[in-house]
Amino acid sequence: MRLTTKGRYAVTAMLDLALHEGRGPISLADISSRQQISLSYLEQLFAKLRRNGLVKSVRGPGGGYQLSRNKAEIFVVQVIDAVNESVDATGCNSKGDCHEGEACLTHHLWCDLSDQIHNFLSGISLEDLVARKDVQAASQRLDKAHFKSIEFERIEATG
Amino acid sequence: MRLTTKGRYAVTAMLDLALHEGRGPISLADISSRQQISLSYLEQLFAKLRRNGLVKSVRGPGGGYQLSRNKAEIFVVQVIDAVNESVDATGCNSKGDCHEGEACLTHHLWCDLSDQIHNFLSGISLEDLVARKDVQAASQRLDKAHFKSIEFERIEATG
DNA sequence: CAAATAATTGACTAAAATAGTCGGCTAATA
DNA sequence: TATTAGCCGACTATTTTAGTCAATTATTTG
Repeated sequence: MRLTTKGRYAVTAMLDLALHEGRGPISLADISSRQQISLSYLEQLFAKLRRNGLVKSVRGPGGGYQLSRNKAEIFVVQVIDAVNESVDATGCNSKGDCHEGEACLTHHLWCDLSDQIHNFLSGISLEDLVARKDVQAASQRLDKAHFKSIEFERIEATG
Repeated sequence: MRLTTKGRYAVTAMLDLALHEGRGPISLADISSRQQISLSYLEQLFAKLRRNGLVKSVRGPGGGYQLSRNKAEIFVVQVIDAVNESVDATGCNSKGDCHEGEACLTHHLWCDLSDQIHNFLSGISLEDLVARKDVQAASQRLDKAHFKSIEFERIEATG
């Protein structure tokens, strides 16, 4: 099992979509500037999220991504799975053939740990995250910074 | 955070020590043949386990490794930590400076997950593992196979 | 229609970590 | 003194991470 920036970026980006829902599609450029994630890397991640049916895309100007279903029905564990970061802590994908076709000494321990992590992350939806005080506070900070940078660009362009 | 064969090997090897306690030091060659872990790789792992005070070594013929304290006082989380596999799921080592010096959108989520995993793994001692039915069953299988391979070697050598 | 926007695709890359190997050395013991 | 077994450092192949870059396709707005 592993949890690196890949999975964290994916969850962060999905949460960004959930927070800005209802205002039409959100472009990756917006997410990139708000969450400080490389645009090209986001493209890679969203290809997987789309293939896994978690988001839908709209092309062309004003386009972007939207959640494919209600934010109460999208769980953190699904987002992490979608970008290939398995939550499985065993070395045999829970098959139990880790030691010459049979379970190794510690197989069940890793199964228990996997269950633990899976249960935790599958109990948290994007809606739950949106409702959290710490998320709302962080979101406000990020939106403010994002707005400033857009203003700056506008002024630069206008002269 | 990551949990790969490194951490799994370390816990498996420590559990092997716990299971064969009381019969003097256990050599890495024994653990290697029982648990099917490369001897050279075990040497690397035990260097770290020793530096972290989890095992003590005895050199020379009949030497090997022993647990440095009672198996009820050694917890899975300590073994994993010792071989540098952190159980921390955040990207900032729980410092909260993940986004321009402040907490990122998902910081608290990863903190909660870290706590979850840490609490689980710090609640399981080597003694707990030794007492498990599934561990005892697997251990018997491994010891039997190990004994066979030793017998085979003896017969080969004797002619 | 043209130009701009934004997703889509695929190939490539640097850096780090994993999962080892190999050889030589040191300490203890039978 | 020969053997055993831990100790140490250097080396390596493979995989993954965390991207970059260029080209293409679809959509929409002026």
